[in-house]
Amino acid sequence: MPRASQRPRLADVAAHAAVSLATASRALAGREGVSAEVAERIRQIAHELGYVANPYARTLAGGASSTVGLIVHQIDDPYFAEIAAGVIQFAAEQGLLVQICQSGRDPGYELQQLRHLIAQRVGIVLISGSGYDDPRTEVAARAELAAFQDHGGRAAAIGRHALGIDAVLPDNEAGGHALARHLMDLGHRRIAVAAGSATLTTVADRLAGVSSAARERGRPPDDLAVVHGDFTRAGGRAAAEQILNEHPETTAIIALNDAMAMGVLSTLRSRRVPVPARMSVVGFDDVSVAADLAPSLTTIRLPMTEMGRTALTLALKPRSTRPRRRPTGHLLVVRDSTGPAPRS
Amino acid sequence: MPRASQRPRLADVAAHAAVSLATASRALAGREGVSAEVAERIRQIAHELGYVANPYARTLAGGASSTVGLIVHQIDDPYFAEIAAGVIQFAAEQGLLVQICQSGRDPGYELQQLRHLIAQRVGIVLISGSGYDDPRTEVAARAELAAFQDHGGRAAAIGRHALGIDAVLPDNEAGGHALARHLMDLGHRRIAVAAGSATLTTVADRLAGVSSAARERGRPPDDLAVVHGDFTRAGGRAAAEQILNEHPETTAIIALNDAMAMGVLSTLRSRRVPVPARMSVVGFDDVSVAADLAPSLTTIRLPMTEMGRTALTLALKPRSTRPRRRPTGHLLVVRDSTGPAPRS
DNA sequence: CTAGGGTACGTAAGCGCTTACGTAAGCGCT
DNA sequence: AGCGCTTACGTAAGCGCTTACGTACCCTAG
Repeated sequence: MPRASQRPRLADVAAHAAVSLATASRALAGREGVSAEVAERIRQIAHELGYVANPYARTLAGGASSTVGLIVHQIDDPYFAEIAAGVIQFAAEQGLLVQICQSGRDPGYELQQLRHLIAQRVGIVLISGSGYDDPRTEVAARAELAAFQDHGGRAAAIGRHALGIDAVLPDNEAGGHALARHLMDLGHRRIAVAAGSATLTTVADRLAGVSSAARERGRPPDDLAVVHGDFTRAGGRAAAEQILNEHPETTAIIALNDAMAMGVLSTLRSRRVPVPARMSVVGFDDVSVAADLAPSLTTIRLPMTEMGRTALTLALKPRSTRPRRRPTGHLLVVRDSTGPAPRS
Repeated sequence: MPRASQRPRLADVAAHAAVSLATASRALAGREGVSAEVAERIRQIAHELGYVANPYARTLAGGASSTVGLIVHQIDDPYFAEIAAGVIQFAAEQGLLVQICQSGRDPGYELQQLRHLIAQRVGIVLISGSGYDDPRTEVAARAELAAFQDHGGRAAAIGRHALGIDAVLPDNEAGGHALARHLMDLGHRRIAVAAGSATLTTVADRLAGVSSAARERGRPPDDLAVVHGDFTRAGGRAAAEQILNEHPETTAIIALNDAMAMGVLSTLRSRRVPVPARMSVVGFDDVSVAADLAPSLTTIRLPMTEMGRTALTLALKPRSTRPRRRPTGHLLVVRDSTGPAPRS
């Protein structure tokens, strides 16, 4: 069989430079044991030839794999898309390629995707999205990642903890707290929460912040009507319906992410509930469309793109003995979807 | 150096089955030359051992690369995110992994990303996004793809032609035509177009459809105020400002994609122009948020997710002598952002 | 002047697969 | 019985790299 590719190989570079394969390899890898002039000459020739190392051969021979695997819930969810954009952009700067998997918000399938990525020998695994309140899969994922790291793999999480790996973590609790406070400052007393699936740790954390803010103001916990749906626009629409039907006294809705907030706004519009005159609405994440909605959405800004970059940065660093946690700033962004509580 | 990974290798499978490497390889690849019972036994053992072929070794040895490279403009643009979702989902079903690159709407950088993907030896290249009206880079990209295919690579385009490869193509002209017709049917006479960058072929095609519809109704071409921006929400906002300032008589705005339409709506809202009472607005693509906007957006629906799947399907098929073109359906979706022209 | 050590390179052994080619056994045919 | 053909498998040569180890050579110290 003829050579499949006509691309120059390392052997071609070595031949042109009249050195051995080993020397050429060392020079291009920037390893020592090659004199400066020779190394420079080899690099020059490689460049002229348009030589690019074959990543398959490189990895097979024991070099580090240059691909990073990224697991998201759904790539067409803006929250994840913005994270992915950050990862991809930074990876491109580092000469790395990003492989994306969708878990579809299913812990079992996510675990399967994780195993698949590892079986495909990616060098770095980045896992985003909320953790699941499902000991079985979380423990299995933890074990999988631990074994992966023991064999030299690197991993980091984005917005989820408890995986035993480095993590970039927004302060979900503080964010929830800030939202509730903002609404109470506006005089709202009857607040409902459109929460995502109860099995997500992110939901629990954000909810905890909301509750603690309520407690600080000395409200009984049942002031807070919590409706669980899922973290999608459809979930937000359904949650809003339920809130309007079962808790008609509500004057403000806290959606625990922006997608749900959009669904909430959609339902309020079709039900002709003026926002914020009769109902205030807040979201969480500040996906980029949030500012362009009608009304524009009051929400907690998370730097998703930067979180993606940071996660990859963490994973690229030498592994530390214990998992690092890199906190992420958050910011209450007040826009047009919130206003004073109506006097009824 | 010890073996880097503790994963079972083909040799382990072969040993357990008491056959040679070659036989094991053939059995797992489903190639002939192995008796049915032996093949079944080998597959059984491989499964028990949890054997997964090392893709680096497999590809290096001449097997087909199992990764597909996908080039998008921006992954956090919903149009591309939905395409990517389709590609990733279908790829997962096929046991393939998807590597994503962002070109950032820059033809030069896109070419660079394409070369990078090919240098990384992906087996399949999928390239989405509009083509550029830039002969230099388009010709180079064409050549790169031709060479890639000649060496056994497979490629397909999504929403762009003229690359000499298989393509999934929406009928941009017909879509533009339908939008313009819809508005004229509503009595609009002064229509402005918020167009993306003039160097994009997609823009030219959609615009051509709009113009032809206008001509059919016997309108002078300068009825149509065309403002070029870029295919983003910010671009839409700017375009709307310009239209309001320079063409105050306008009663309807055709944004050539949904992102721009969102920007247009945003500007109209802040300028307190009621939609659709004083101004109708239409978009193009029907990204999933379009239905949840206020007002919900009249637009042309393109099946982005399906387009992603179809493109990969095309690329997986044996190459045909001449590039195939797979048309995509489109549909005018009338929602609340369009209404009868105001009588002024 | 020689032993010892460092530097700069070459040699060659893999990494885990695929596949061309070789071989032995079984079959039908004359 | 002997021939050739097919079938089922084994042998071994790579694919294009990395890297452990070997080997010249030069420099310094005793």
